[in-house]
Amino acid sequence: MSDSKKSDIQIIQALRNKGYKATPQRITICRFALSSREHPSAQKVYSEVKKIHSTVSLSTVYKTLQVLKELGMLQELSSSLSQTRFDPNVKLHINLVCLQCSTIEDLDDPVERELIRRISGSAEFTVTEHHLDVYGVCRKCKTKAKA
Amino acid sequence: MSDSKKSDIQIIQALRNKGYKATPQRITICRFALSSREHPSAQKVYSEVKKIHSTVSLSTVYKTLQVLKELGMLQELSSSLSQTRFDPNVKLHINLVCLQCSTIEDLDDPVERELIRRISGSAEFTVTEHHLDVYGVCRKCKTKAKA
DNA sequence: CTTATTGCAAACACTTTGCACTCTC
DNA sequence: GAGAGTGCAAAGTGTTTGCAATAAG
Repeated sequence: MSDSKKSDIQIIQALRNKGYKATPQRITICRFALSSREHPSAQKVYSEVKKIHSTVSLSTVYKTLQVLKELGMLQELSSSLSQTRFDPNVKLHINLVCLQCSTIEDLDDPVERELIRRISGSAEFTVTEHHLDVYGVCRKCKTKAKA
Repeated sequence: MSDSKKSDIQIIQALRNKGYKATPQRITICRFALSSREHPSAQKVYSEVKKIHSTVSLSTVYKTLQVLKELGMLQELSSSLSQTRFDPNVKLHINLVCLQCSTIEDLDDPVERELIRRISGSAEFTVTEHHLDVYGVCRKCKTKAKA
């Protein structure tokens, strides 16, 4: 089980390991960003964290999300939605982006692995990261549309 | 051969078919955007078109690129690069994005089709479009790095 | 006590919009 | 000649940066 849910202690250690200080703001931001499954935007993280830490600034949120990316604990998704979204699932996976409600769902498919393996195999291009973003309408919105 | 290279006459017809006027600016923009294989940004299209049509504005370029998207003649790529890039190849394909030189290359792979077919098959999500963006270092930059 | 971090405001880059003038059809 | 399109400048986004005050180690 490589659960992405991290305890505060794990978060603090991960930060300190790389020489980052474990400030209360950072811990709160990390706690939310690393446990959320809704692929939050920076704004979303900000408004959630603000509930707990009313003085936190958006710029601290942006900076902390960059730190988490650097630590490899967060993936940045540049979808065609206006805002960048963040995903604590850093494993190989597909993002299902609903164009109606902006929900992003994760999906696993072994074929994807095969695909990337093949691209990496052809010595023409060295793959460092990749995103498979699929756009459409999710089940919820489809059901809603019928009504 | 469904060549993406369009003649001026084809461009004019496509525009008029949908009620758009075929202005010289538009034709010049289309001519470049639809034949370029370098996945140009709006800025790039602008500076190329400016060579021919010195008074063209960036806003006209943006508007025309939207029209071309609407006509299904152009695909918008929201990569993690700062600027949106446009691709006249609207068929199913993979984008190889070089993080060093910002070059984007198209790649075809039948596995991709299978992948999308499978996602569409599971009635959970209705796929309308998708992008498979692979990031890394292209052959050119790799060779350069060795030197 | 040193140094990183915070939070604010200001700067940024890309894209979109409002509007008077112009050109297509 | 009617209405869409142009080009300008101005507004809008989301994100980043500079810096004095603050807090972590």
